Amino acid sequence: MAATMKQIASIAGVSIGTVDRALKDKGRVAPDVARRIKEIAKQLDYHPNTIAKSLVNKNKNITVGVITHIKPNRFYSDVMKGIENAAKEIADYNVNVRIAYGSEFNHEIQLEQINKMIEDGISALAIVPIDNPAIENKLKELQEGGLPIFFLGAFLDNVKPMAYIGTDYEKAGRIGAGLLHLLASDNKANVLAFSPTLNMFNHKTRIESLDKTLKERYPNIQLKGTIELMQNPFQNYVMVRDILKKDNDIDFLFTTSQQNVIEAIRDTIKETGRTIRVIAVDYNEFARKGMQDGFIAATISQQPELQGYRCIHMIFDYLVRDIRPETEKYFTELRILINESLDG
Amino acid sequence: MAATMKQIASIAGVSIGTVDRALKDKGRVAPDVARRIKEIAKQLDYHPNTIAKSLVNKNKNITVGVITHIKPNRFYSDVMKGIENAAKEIADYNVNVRIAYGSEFNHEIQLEQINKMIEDGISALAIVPIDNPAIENKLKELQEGGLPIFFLGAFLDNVKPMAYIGTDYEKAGRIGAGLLHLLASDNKANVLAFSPTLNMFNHKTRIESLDKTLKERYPNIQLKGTIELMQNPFQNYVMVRDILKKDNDIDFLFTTSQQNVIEAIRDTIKETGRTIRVIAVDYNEFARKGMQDGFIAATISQQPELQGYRCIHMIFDYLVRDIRPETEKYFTELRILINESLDG
DNA sequence: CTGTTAGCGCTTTCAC
DNA sequence: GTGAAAGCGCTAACAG
Repeated sequence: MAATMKQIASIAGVSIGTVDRALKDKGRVAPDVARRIKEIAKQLDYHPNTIAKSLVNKNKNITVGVITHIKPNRFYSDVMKGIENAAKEIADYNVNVRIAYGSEFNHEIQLEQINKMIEDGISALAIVPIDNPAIENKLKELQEGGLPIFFLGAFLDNVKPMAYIGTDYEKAGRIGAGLLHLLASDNKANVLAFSPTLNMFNHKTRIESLDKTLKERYPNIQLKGTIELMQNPFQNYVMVRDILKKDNDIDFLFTTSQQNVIEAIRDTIKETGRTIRVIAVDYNEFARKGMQDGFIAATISQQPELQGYRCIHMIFDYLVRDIRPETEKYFTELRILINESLDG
Repeated sequence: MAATMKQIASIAGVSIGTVDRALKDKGRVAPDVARRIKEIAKQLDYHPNTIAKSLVNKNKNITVGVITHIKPNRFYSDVMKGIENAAKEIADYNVNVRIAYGSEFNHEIQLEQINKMIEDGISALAIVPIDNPAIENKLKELQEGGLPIFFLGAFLDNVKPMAYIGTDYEKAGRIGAGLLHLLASDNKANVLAFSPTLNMFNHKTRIESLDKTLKERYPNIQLKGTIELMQNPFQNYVMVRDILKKDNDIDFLFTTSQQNVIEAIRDTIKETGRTIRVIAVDYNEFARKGMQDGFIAATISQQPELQGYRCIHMIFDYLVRDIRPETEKYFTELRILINESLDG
């Protein structure tokens, strides 16, 4: 039976109010009394009862702010799904979640959203930060002012968040290399990579890590090049087809699961009858279809929904249960999916 | 802001006690009053506050019984770890978990443990049931008497549990086949399987599913045979080595991650210099070492810890939050791990 | 410095 | 049938 403040109070021969002040170091307690109370608490292995605490939170109106960098796209709408699920779960604990969607990496909008949230009062902030000095300074200021900040999916080097929740892009690249090795065994093989803009840290890291791992561990597999994808899906489609038709010595592809790329690969294979096997990143309907059709051998899922869910729960634990994140960087597990992972 | 009973009471112009009785159909409420109260509750989208409820549970002393079929072995000690973690988490909600370990599939011991728990009073039972008429009848009787029963890792056909939590063995076989296909591509290949006793439904199902999937989807890969492992690890070691030395046309192996088998494979490879690639089931230190050494290409983890954890949480949700399990069979995800999944 | 008290939302008991 | 009140463990406000 877990110890309560009441028990401690009765043993110490003081009132429960005194116990409260002593254990929380709120002052206004005689030093020796405080010491005795703490001693008893330790003896009894006292831990505050989270749920009783939350009941009281009713009066405190705790709200967690969430700010994204863009309108929900395919990946981030999954993240938001996770956030909303978590929000429902913690509603009973009188913790609210307030969400603001940014737009197209616009930092002015983001700054405005931050200010509005601060004005209305939030107890913690989860944000996909936009890489911009104004944002960086604002966040630094807030964090120094004591607001716990959690980074979701992206990073700002000069701000020290409570925690970062997101994908381990280096590991994603390593796993990609490992999967290519499964396909190739120890035979010679050539790989071509397709990636969204390498200006973004995430994508660049992933490709670099892929290349590095191949060179270090699986030198029989060679990354022949990385094609940067453009914004325009139709241009991408055409480009991917053209490249694949020209390059006849490519055995494997490594690519994100974008519709335009996947379709281009599918159509090229159909047309030319060539055997190309693909390792994809991100699990969505296109990846699924490609696995069912057999040309995508495996896909690496970054579990976006889990990222959102975990982020909110981490903040909740910090706010309500006084549990600090164990690590500064919290990476969601990277799942390897093959065709057979899907059915059943 | 979530609605409370108090609000409903004030709107309906009755006392909170009446609201309670009306919403829970406890009787002793005038029919029209009850109807009105329910109407208001619906309008306000009232949901009872779980945590307030749990606070009250203090007086009810809810305990969940857990009974295993054997003393904790490698796999089940992980399951128990998950159970214990979950138990800690729900302790705040005044729900206790009481564990009894069986021994060697002894059904008399299990029956005794069931009876003792019932005598002392439990609110739900999680059990790894032993396949025996006496157990079956007892559980059937309890279940009909209203005790929610959850099966963990094993099944009894004639008892209808609240839910089954465990591994999807068919899927495990399918994924095994899919991984072998990754290794083989469309080349011809021979596979040999090592499995614990095929008298057990689990193991038999897994192998059958592997075979079936290969035949249906990947006919170029042939399961040449399944070797049943024995109890004695040293006999196994010798047997595996002998078989591998004789069979020169085996390309791949499919096996559980037991020390004796893995070591025999490693030693044989070292001795003969042959290239054999292994798909393993279960993740443990031997599987890890095998992947690092390169001869285990991938392993399929059944996430035992998660099974235990989820089981307790499912029971908790049912007991405290009135949430019934969504599906009758809850399978933990089967994870595919490769060497690169491990580091970092 | 210390003790008392009200109240968070709900359940249960008892009195009317 | 219905209402009032106590209490679960904790916090915060206030009185002493």
